Amino acid sequence: MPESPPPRLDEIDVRLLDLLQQDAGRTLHDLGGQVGLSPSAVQRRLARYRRDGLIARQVAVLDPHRFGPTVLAVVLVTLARESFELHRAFAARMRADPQVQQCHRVAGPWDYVVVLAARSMRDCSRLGDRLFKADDNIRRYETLMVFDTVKTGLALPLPAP
Amino acid sequence: MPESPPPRLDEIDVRLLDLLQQDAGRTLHDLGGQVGLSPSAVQRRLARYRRDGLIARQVAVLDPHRFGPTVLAVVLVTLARESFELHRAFAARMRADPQVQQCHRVAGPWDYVVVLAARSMRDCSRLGDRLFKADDNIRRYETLMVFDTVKTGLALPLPAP
DNA sequence: CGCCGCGACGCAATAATCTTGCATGCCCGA
DNA sequence: TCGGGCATGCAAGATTATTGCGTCGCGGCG
Repeated sequence: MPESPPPRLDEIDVRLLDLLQQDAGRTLHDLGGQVGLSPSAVQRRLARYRRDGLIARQVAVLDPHRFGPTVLAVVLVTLARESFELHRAFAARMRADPQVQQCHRVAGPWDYVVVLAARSMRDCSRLGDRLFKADDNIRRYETLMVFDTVKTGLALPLPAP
Repeated sequence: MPESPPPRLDEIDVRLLDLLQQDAGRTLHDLGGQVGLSPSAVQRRLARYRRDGLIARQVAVLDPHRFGPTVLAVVLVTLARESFELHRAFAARMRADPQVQQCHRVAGPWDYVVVLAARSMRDCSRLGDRLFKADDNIRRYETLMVFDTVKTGLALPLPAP
């Protein structure tokens, strides 16, 4: 797997990427105004970011509370056995389920941290049953119901140039 | 606070919103092709989503691995005292720090689940010190270093229409 | 010291996309 | 059956994105 080196980023690149992490809906004209470049110069930089894979994708973030009740939960999971194949199967199931927002394999006694989105407490409970209780390779899981989301996002802190 | 009722969504709305959650960079023409509408009809629906606040924002998601080493951590936090004011102060600090990706207040023995993004293990350690050790209202915190991100995103499962 | 060659830029022309006015068709209630 | 409200498609117009071209600044090298 050819791991290309991190491309050089000047200060303008960092500012542009930060702006795009906050709001990717701006026009090239706006972005240019913020960083002091012409729209076409901005456009060429953006094309480079996409070509180099710096920008993985561009998504719309929905407001959970506008879709009726929504409950989130953070689930800590420990598998019963550690085989490579069982990990793969678990990961595949997490990836496949649209109610799984995030899934990270972590160090320590817990193997995975999973973030779930459900329509109701009952839905959440059934989801947990389906994802974790039905899997006989799961030793234990603990569900931390989310009362309140203080902050959410996927923004990365960028290295200073 | 006027909590407006969830707007009616037909099947086309759900399909559009799902498409936008996956990739908000498509043209109205493309989206229309996927759902069988003209670009202008799609545009009017999108305008409605934005007006109703269904779409909170539109962001670029960067690929962490293209920016040199990046380490993520999930931190479980319990405050020492429960005063409303102390919770507010903690939440404000989480919101203000760009290295805090997500912060949820949860039920159970832990008060918060926090997701951190850092440039190195050392950076992560210092970040933890700064955010949690320096705060004398934090009783205890536990850091779960992320080995591998199986899935990430903020997509909501939409209710069937 | 001077001469390229590369890369990034701004400007302007072109292409693509978004936005909006308007007329039509559908559904529902009177 | 007759409107009224609403969503649609189409097409014109406005905005935005893309690209060709000439210029500039910065090394590397003769």
